[in-house]
Amino acid sequence: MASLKDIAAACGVSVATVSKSLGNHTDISAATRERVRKMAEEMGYLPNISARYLKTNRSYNIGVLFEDASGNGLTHDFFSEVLQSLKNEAEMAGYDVTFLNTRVKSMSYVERARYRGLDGVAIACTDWKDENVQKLLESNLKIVTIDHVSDRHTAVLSDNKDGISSLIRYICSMGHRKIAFITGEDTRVTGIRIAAFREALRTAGLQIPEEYILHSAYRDLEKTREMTKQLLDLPDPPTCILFPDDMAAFGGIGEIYGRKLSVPGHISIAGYDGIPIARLTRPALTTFAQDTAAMGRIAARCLIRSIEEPDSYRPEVHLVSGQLLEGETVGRIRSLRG
Amino acid sequence: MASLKDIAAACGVSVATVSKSLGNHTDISAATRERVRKMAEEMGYLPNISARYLKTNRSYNIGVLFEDASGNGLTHDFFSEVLQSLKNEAEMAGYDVTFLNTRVKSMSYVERARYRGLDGVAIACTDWKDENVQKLLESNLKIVTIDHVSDRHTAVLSDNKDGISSLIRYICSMGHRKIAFITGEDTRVTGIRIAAFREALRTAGLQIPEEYILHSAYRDLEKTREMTKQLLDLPDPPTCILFPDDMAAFGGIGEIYGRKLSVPGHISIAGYDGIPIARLTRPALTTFAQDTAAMGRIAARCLIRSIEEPDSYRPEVHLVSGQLLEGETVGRIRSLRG
DNA sequence: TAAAAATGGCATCATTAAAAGACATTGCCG
DNA sequence: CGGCAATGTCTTTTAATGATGCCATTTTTA
Repeated sequence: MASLKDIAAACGVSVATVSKSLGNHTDISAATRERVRKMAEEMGYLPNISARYLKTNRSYNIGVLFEDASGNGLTHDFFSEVLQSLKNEAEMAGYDVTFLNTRVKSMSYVERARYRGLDGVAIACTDWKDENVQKLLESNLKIVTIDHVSDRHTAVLSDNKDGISSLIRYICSMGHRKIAFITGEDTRVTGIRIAAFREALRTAGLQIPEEYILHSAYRDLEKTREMTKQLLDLPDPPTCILFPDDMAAFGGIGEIYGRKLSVPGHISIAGYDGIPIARLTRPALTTFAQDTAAMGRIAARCLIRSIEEPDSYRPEVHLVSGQLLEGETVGRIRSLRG
Repeated sequence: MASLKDIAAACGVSVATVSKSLGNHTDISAATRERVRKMAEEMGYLPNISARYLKTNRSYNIGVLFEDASGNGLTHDFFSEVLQSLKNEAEMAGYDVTFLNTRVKSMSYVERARYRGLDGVAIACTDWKDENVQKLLESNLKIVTIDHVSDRHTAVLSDNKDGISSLIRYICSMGHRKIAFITGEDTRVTGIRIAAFREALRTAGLQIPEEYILHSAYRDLEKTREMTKQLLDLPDPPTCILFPDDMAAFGGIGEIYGRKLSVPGHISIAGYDGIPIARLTRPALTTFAQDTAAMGRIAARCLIRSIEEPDSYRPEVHLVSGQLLEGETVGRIRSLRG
């Protein structure tokens, strides 16, 4: 409620002096500065960010686009952890976090971000092929992308190559030779994972038939269940299935249990992400945990740095390493050929 | 980028005329209004909310406090669904949603909300006894609380009494006579649930020993596991356990499986909330689903109504009804006494 | 007395609300 | 029927919101 004007009046100085006293300007005497600060404190002064924005064009507000194709995003175990971490980091730096409005159809994302005066936007978990998102990426807003690489912006993503190869190495070490991979929808990250899958198998000296690589979608239980069905119906089915993510794995598990098969007795499975719940269900899911806390933290820091040091900042690609979570869903099998 | 001033210059009219043309003022000729609107469209005009806020004290921005004691909130299956729905509803009404900053320790929640110029705040999933939260509730900000009743504000909560009694009725119908309840931490909602539990049992003509009611905390797997242990160690253990929520139930399940007991073979369990994952694990959890979509929607609508119609608006308590989800974790047992 | 330090005045950011002004149309009376 | 006031429609002027930063001014110090 109290404004600079009120404090100025109360202290008998000018508004400019108050502004400078509260900011860290050097051209104010220590005595005056202290007097003003004390009075501001006393009167419960809070800066008016809108007024400040008008002059400085800085809102100290960053936007987040967290919405997948199905209109969720928040209910997405993996990304919500990233968002939580991003939010904490941004807030500690004095920024507030606002959802980029996805429901006002008369404005594009770019327009909405400008309208709200966002200092920057973090994008994750969205339909990257959407024209609206594309235009956002092409705009000159400060942007950081999570789990997606674009040319002009800083990208934060987990080390998918290492993740997939760690899983494959582990699965092979358990004696599996027939490993299938149900992938997510066609994205750059998916491409990296498939390439890593092929390479890891090659390294292990395994030949995998093309029928062992099937395309589903992330977090799509139904579609993943369908693909699992296809795999199990093969004349020579795999002994282990890699799923797009932990959530989708539950779809596959449904199909497996539906056939009265057991995990890992009849078939082994592995997920990807390391969502907490997958550690709590029995058998505990074997998966590769992404370091969501680090991803959110790095994304926030980079975005803020690009906002506060626009001249010196250069976009980077951050590969965040994760960790294999050895659960109980990959069983040891005797190799047929020793 | 383009401001009213630019449009005014381009159209050869005054700034005020442009402002009124774009707003729905009646005292502008249709011709002028159209000309101005076309030009605004052409120039890609976007209102500057900060400037608007300065004049009108309306930010079209609402805050959300979604943070539990452990610093999470977003990763909370139940509340993240509520938030998702609240966000959708608010955004459709033209509002943006901003997290109430919980990390800048030099400002209280009230101060931060004022600083950010929030039109209102929705509170859920927080430590209601926290002094900071208390002050927020006592402030004259527009507030709606979710899953918590306070005197001066609109509250949106699920019909806990109906939820618990539905569960008990169902569990009794499956033949159970010895039903235990591990509760969440001591809150008004917990109180309602405990009362409902006692009443439902009384109605069913059952006497339950006090040792069957234990206090844990919501979403606390460890503590809930500990309580489950206590129940199983009783000389006369229950045949069915009601958990504080679905998440906590997994803690209990861990203890049960740890003893090589089966669900529902040896012991039956039920959760509360109806989080999606609980339907995907096997055996599927029997639980009571809260209508999170409705809760978020109602909360957003009420908050916005209280903002837009401050004079006619009166606080209300909304009881949102839920639905029993018959899973597989409550088994049928033969009653000992027929 | 000049230089240095401290403070104040004022324009500015984009918007809106209230009030005033410009202009045309209508009604009424002589 | 002409002229003047009244009414109504449309538009502009002015002021105000709160903070900042440049530049000018005043005060202090060397």
